[in-house]
Parts: sequence; C-alpha cells; structure tokens
Amino acid sequence: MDTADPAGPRIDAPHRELLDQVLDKWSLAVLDRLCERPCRFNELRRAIPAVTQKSLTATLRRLERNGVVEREVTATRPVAVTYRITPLGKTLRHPVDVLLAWADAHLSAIERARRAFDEQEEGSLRTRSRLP
Amino acid sequence: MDTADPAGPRIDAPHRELLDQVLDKWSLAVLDRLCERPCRFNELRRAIPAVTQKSLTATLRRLERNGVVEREVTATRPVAVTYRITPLGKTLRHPVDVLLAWADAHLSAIERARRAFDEQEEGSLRTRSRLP
DNA sequence: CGGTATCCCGGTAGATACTG
DNA sequence: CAGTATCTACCGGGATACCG
Repeated sequence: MDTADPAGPRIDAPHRELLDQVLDKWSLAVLDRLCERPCRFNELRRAIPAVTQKSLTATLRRLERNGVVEREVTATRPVAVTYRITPLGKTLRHPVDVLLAWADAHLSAIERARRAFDEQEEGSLRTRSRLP
Repeated sequence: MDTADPAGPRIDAPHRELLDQVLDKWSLAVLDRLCERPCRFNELRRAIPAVTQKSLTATLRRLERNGVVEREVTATRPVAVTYRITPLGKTLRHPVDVLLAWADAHLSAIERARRAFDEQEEGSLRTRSRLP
C-alpha cells in the first residue's frame, strides 16, 4: 500500500485537531497517570509537578470533552473530584506507547543530529550553504 | 511520601520536547508528503495549501535539525532545494501511522463525545455538577 | 479540596515586503 | 525559486488572588 492517492493527504483538519487535543503538552502525562489508576485533582498535580492548576484544569477539561477522561464529583465536604480514564481513553494507550517507544529508541540519534546541525549553523551564519 | 512514585512517569522533558518538535502542527503533513517522494519547497507549499512560507520554512528547519529531513541545495539558476526524508525520518512512519489509524478509528466516537459534552455545558453553566 | 477570575508576558503564526 | 525580514495579532501558559 503505497498510498497512491495524490489528492488528499491523510492529515486533514479534523485529524490534526484531534491530535492537538489529545497529544498536547500535558495530556500524555495525565493519561499516563490515569491509566494506572483514577486520581484526584491534587493527586495529579503532585504527580506532575511542572503543571499549573490552570493548565491541569484546561487539560482535564479538554480530555473530558473528547471522551477520553471521565470526571466524577462526590458531594462530600469538601467536594472530592475523581478523574478516570474511559474505555475510549484506554484505546489511546497503544498508539502512545508506540510513539514513546520510538522516542526512546531514537532520542540519542536525534540529539546527535541536533548537535551536528547546531555546529553547522555556527560555521555558516551568513547564508545556509554547505561547507567545503 | 504521600504519593509513592515508584517508577517515574515515562513522559519526561526530553521525550516531551522531542514529540513537540516532530509532531507539531505541520510536521505530520510535511513528513507524510516527503515519505512519498522528495519535494521542492514550493511543491510542499502547494501540497499543503494552508501553510505559510514562514511556517513551512520553520517546520522544515526543525525537522532538518532533528535529523528526520534532509535539505539538498543544487546550485542551478535559480537554486533548487530538495527536501527528502532521512532513514531516521522513515522510522517515524510507523508510530505516526498507528496514531493516524487510531484517530481514524475513533474520530466519530470522539466527535460524539464532544457534542454530548458541549450540550451538558449549555445546561449547567453555573456550576459543573452532574445531571440526574 | 478543587477549582474560577485576572493580569501579563513570550512565543507562534499570519500578512506583507524584499532578496540572491 | 526559495527563502529572509518585519511587524503585528493572538493565544497558551505562568503567577496570583479569590471562592464554594
């Protein structure tokens, strides 16, 4: 299958938007955590120290909206809110695992490529041409 | 030790950054195209009408820096620049395919979830509580 | 505890113009 | 053709403060 469809690339707007919603800065960390077990809000904050409340709230809301995370409010005092992964969310695990496995396998090669590229740049700052 | 953090999360900063560099807004479309065949700059522009020169340039530079795309300058008149996928770049294809397959398979379910969520919101704008 | 409301800043993307 | 240079608009995201 060489995908000989010249007309439409497989990356259309809805797909792109979906990936943006689900693979954004904090989503992976959140999903990773919720795949292990349901979590309370502040539990997630502690698990992902670099995230702010605002961003965490936004991430959870987005994930909830996309049906991959579920929010449950228990009207205790004070309220307890539990987030858990949905069945749909669990289906994301495999693709993400594949992606992370790729990242793991090639991270060092990529870091090498970056250094090589950055070195080149230092040499030829005026115009981007090949070095003799 | 409130939260026993046995194994650090698999999503650390370098991984996250790598994915940001390689899965950003236009990268997938570019990689998709370059997986089929090498392309000239304006050929890519035409293939991805929504992208601006600036963003395309930035995307290509980033991908080049990360070693997944290669830039070749032919000193004809006027210059011809060809971009092609590298071996490292080709290894990205599988993970991305898995991801796109997931998106394809679940897009409709996710759109349904979004509609349901958005409806709920209209009803309960004051506080986010569950409906009976 | 689990958020929302504000302010603010830096980076990203668009439009436009110019160049080798 | 294949970019670079600006200039501006916008938004995500952090810091902070407050509320049910």
